[in-house]
Amino acid sequence: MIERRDVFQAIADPTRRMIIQKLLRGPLNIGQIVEDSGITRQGIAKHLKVLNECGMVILTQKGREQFCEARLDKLDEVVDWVQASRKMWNQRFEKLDKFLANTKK
Amino acid sequence: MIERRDVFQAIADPTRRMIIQKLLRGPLNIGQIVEDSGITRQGIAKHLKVLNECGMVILTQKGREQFCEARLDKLDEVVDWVQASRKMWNQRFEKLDKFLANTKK
DNA sequence: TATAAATACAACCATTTGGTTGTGCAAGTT
DNA sequence: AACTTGCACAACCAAATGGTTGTATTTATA
Repeated sequence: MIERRDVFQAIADPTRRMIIQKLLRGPLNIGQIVEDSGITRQGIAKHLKVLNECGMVILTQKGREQFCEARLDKLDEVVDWVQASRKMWNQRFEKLDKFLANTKK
Repeated sequence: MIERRDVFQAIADPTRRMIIQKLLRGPLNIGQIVEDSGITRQGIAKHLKVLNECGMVILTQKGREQFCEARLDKLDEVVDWVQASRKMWNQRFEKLDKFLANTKK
């Protein structure tokens, strides 16, 4: 099992997706993310660490508070993978079509 | 920790993404997936079980062989989530623009 | 019929994950 | 100065994950 801390893994956890959702309207500090989350501050902090390590959340200290801001750029990686997969998948049918077209001749 | 077996979790594992990739060109039986994977048949079988449970791979018995076929439809869920997130994220800037436009008056 | 091939099922194992509590420390507030 | 707020760090824990080996079963094939 290799060390893997990528976007795919980051968004795999529902709690982390919830955090991302909360951050979409603007930066929050940890306390605000914790509110109504049903998870302890430390739990949230751990998730933020993961999200930060894979570049999905940037953290900036502001006095004693730490502001968390979402970064969606990395999601490109996920969409790209899906699109590439779909492309290859569709080529499969195109080849089949060509084959059928040839056999008809 | 709730039982979660969704597409997000399914594609989080690199080995499972590798399996999907292999299946894009057409259905394969387990043995063919195992080839050059560096993982035992049982390991692959476990991953296939996960992929099957979340609807990303369909398994059909054919004699003594079991054919595995990719199903990309479920990836919509992932793309949809990303698109929705991006949309909300962009609205944040639109609101800021409107605010700035108003203050200029 | 004996044997090989393809798989299923179960037990096991180390590591990771997702969470907790508890302690301590820095930064504002009263 | 005393107190509160916000957070970091560490230890701990149960469950899940990602893999293994070992055994049994079914299906082709020589």
